[in-house]
Amino acid sequence: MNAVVLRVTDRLETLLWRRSRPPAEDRWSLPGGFVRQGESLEGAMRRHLAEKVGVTDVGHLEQLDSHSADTHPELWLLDVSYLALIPRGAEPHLPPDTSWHPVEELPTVAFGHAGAIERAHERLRGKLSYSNAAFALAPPRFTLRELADVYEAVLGYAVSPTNLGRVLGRDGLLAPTGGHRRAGAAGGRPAAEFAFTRRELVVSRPLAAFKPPEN
Amino acid sequence: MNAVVLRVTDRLETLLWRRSRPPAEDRWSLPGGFVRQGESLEGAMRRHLAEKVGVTDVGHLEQLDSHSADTHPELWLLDVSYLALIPRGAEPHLPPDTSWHPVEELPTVAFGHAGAIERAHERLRGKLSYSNAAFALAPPRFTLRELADVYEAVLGYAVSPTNLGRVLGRDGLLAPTGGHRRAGAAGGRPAAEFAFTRRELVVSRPLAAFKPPEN
DNA sequence: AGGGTTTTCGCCTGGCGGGCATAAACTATT
DNA sequence: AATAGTTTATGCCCGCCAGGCGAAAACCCT
Repeated sequence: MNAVVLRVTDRLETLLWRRSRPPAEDRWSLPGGFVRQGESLEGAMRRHLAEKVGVTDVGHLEQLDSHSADTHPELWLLDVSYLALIPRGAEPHLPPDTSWHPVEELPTVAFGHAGAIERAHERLRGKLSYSNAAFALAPPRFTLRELADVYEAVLGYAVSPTNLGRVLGRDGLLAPTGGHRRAGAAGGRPAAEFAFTRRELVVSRPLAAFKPPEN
Repeated sequence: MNAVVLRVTDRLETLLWRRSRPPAEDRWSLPGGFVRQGESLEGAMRRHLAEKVGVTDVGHLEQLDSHSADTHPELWLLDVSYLALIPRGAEPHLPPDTSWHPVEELPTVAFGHAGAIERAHERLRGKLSYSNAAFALAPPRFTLRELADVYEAVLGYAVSPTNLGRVLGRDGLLAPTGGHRRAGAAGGRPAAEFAFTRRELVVSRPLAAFKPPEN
């Protein structure tokens, strides 16, 4: 099993480690490991993230897909991929062979894991559009501009903070905390602070074609 | 591995078989089996559907999730669940121990498979709202009324054929064939015949919050 | 020919996404 | 203290779309 671990700083980044053992020695790959007998899949994934790359603050963890893999030369086994979202501000102290890489300029990764990263990015883009998935990438409290920056890093195009706040606010997913930020060095009106109301995934528009009856 | 096989007649139905061997002998469960060494997961799923329950005309096949399972008393293994959609009109000839059951009145199923059926139904409901997933449940050609019946069977509430045709038509997912149906025994205006333009899954509204720039 | 039935077309309305201009609030400079 | 520059917030407006409703169209049966 392995995980596409994503976080947002200035760019969208994913966690890679350099393998120290065969197969694919000295090459980059997704962090992961094996499942122990009797262990649940999600439990095993959290164990690997904590033990091997020091990641304990996981905002959201979700299974991507499973497929038969031939990553090990003499072994046939099943490979389960996960998507893990790390909130901004959580700075895990990584082991020396592990580092963040912007998803737009990835090094060559082993085992065809580049495809898994691509699919994870695609899935995240979709989820941002119809859910509150950003709660797992944003810090606990933030301004609308900071939240829009998170969206822009994932989606790849400009997002209006005004509209973002209105849409998420109308769906009841976002609420002001009442606090304000001090203005930056360049001045400007202080920004209001916001926070997500729920920290689980909520699909905001289950209906696109037709609404269920009102009662 | 196992599959939640869904089709629509008057109701939404799923395929169950009565197990002839331990474990859970003589109880209902989802059809499935084991994966062979070197086999792809999707290939194995199609093989089981064809060989064991005679289902070859699969409109859409999609992985639901994997989890560690203790279905077999002395064995620890991984269980992969699939969702399979069968188009209306395809009438597979089932083996004697296999039959369709309306999802609203299921018998007791073994291995906790009732939860998998529930999750599959939920997922299908969502997909109908923001994709052309109905192409895998509807017959090749149909009237708007017949298509609305498919939606109603899955969603559980009334759907307007007029609005359905307008929405899917605007997204370019639906097109009239030019043909017409003869009126029913009770008379009425003959209905125009429609067909889906694409037979792969297309997500019709990737953006709910903000649209990408126009160029 | 006429009544009953089903589909189709057209109109209308409320709501929402999204752009834009203006106001508000702050910093730095003179 | 006044002004310029910068950033955020608010309000207004427009266009599009989902969805409801009524009227017309097209067919069956008596």
